[in-house]
Amino acid sequence: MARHLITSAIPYINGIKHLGNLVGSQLPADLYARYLRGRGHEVLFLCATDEHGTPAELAAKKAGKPVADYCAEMHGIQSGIADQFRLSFDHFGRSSSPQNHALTQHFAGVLADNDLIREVSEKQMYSHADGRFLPDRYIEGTCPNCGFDSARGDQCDNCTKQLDPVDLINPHSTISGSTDLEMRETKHLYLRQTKLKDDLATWIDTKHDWPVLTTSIAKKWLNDGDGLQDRGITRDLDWGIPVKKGGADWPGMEGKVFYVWFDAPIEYIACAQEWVEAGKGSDWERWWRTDKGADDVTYTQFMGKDNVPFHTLSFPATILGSGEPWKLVDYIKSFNYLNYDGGQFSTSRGRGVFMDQALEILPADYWRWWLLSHAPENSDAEFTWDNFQASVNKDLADVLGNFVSRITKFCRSKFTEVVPEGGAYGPQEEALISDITARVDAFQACMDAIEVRKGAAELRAIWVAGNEYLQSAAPWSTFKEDPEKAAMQVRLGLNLIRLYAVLSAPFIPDAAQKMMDAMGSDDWSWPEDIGQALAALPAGHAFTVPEVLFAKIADEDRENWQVRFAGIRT
RNA sequence: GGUGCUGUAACUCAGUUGGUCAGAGUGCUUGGCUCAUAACUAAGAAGUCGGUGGUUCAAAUCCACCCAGCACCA
Repeated sequence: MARHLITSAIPYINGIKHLGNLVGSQLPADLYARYLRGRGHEVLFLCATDEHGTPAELAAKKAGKPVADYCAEMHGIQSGIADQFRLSFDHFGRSSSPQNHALTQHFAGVLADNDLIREVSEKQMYSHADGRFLPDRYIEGTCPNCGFDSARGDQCDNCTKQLDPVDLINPHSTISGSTDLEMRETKHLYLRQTKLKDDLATWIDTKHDWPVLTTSIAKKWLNDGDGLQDRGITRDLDWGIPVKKGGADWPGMEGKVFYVWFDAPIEYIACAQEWVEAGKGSDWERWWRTDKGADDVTYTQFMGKDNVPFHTLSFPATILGSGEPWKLVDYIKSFNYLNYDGGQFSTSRGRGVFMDQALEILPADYWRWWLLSHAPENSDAEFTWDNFQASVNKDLADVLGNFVSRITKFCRSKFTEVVPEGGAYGPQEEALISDITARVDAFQACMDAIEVRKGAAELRAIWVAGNEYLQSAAPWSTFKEDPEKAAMQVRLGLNLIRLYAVLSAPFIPDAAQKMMDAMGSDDWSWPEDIGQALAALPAGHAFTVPEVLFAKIADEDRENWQVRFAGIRT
């Protein structure tokens, strides 16, 4: 039994996430966590909401609420939706937690002690009307290059030229509309990543087994142009973690907070503390401190490709730079983007299907199966309603659901709702066991390697093997001349259902539970020996015929959804 | 403009170090079965592996250039 720490990239607080966000981190992380637990390993699976920064402040303002209240409410909403998707976090924390405040300030203090922080004076746009400094993208004006009248301070959306806010003609705040702006001097802390570059490069170079997507992004940031740059880790905002050096004030930094990308990854650690605080665990250090038991932990992170630089470089820089024995990540699984019907999913534009909407129209398992079996691992993937309908109907309703249905109903009609007695295995059964043994081995190899799509394909092949067996064994025929043989075949078929429940649970936990319940069992032990696993339900064991596991998606529904989700979410 | 990723049957995608690598699932055609959610199962048709050159006894697989899509950076 091994110990696995698993974290999913923490979703931003300002709204409900879409399916692309879900499949990029939380869902595959959950798959892996469930699989490892199923195999008997000790798992700590953590996620949280990422709550600081300007977008949260603006979203709160728009909602007419204090930002702390807004975040608390949105955390509750995201947590509830995660539950409905059966995301099995051991704890779903908050980056605004007291634990994260203390830990973030601690790291800043230690980094400063190690001479890895420098202070930089720079000029930024200050808005008198808003009473605050404005991030570049919240300033708009006329592009000096092309004349586009709503170019943003960081880049012109029309001609794509990179801009500086001072370049804009007639700049104004997009928050208040005010033109009463001035460039004002302000001081910020920079993390001296340049000093850590060699250590980071050496570390990355040892990770030969990471996805190409992960290492190529990391190396690009390490080596492109002038190489890895020092990074500002503070901002002139109200909402965030106050800049402190450990527990002490930081002279000259009064009123400033840490940048959201500095404190967000630290929440992975703080979340474990919250987990203890919530009474769910008793010792967070044995997961995070290599001097206190975490040296035998395998730590795996899941994220979309946009988060890779922060997890391969920025956060490791914080950890390495601290000089303290914190657990470094062992494996980073990154994902490409899921597109929606020919374009991008977009939170800001409300394009695509969002997690709450998805659950309004179908149960979580439908989405989990499709998303995982089409996870964007090697390249961007595409969601279309036609593909979704075809895949779900075929895989879940026909191959798996109908298998459960046909064998249970046959048994009920020819015998009773009890596992029938009699008969002995013949060549067909031995062949099935050997076939499934090989397929489960292949399935486990995929899951161990976090090859999500391939794992789904292998699992499906195991379902198909059951149908192939029934088709060739044909108990409906053997029953006529040799009822005992038919009983044996049906007994094996019923046991396949329980086996499928165990193997499938990481992908489709609700359906797996229904299958297990119908079989009148709670034996979730992982099948180390397929022959034994297929004898778990003995003759005489009572079961029930379950309701249809997966109703098919009708053409009419699909057409309605296509129309409903074609526009923009209001 | 630079860098990276992608481009394989109608669709979604596999193809590890170059030599059964021309594959899977879906869709389609045909046969079988009838227990089952008109489900299952078997067989088959289907591709100049983006294009052009090159390296090699041998390339989807390596190299160069080009085209297309996407992403990041400047």
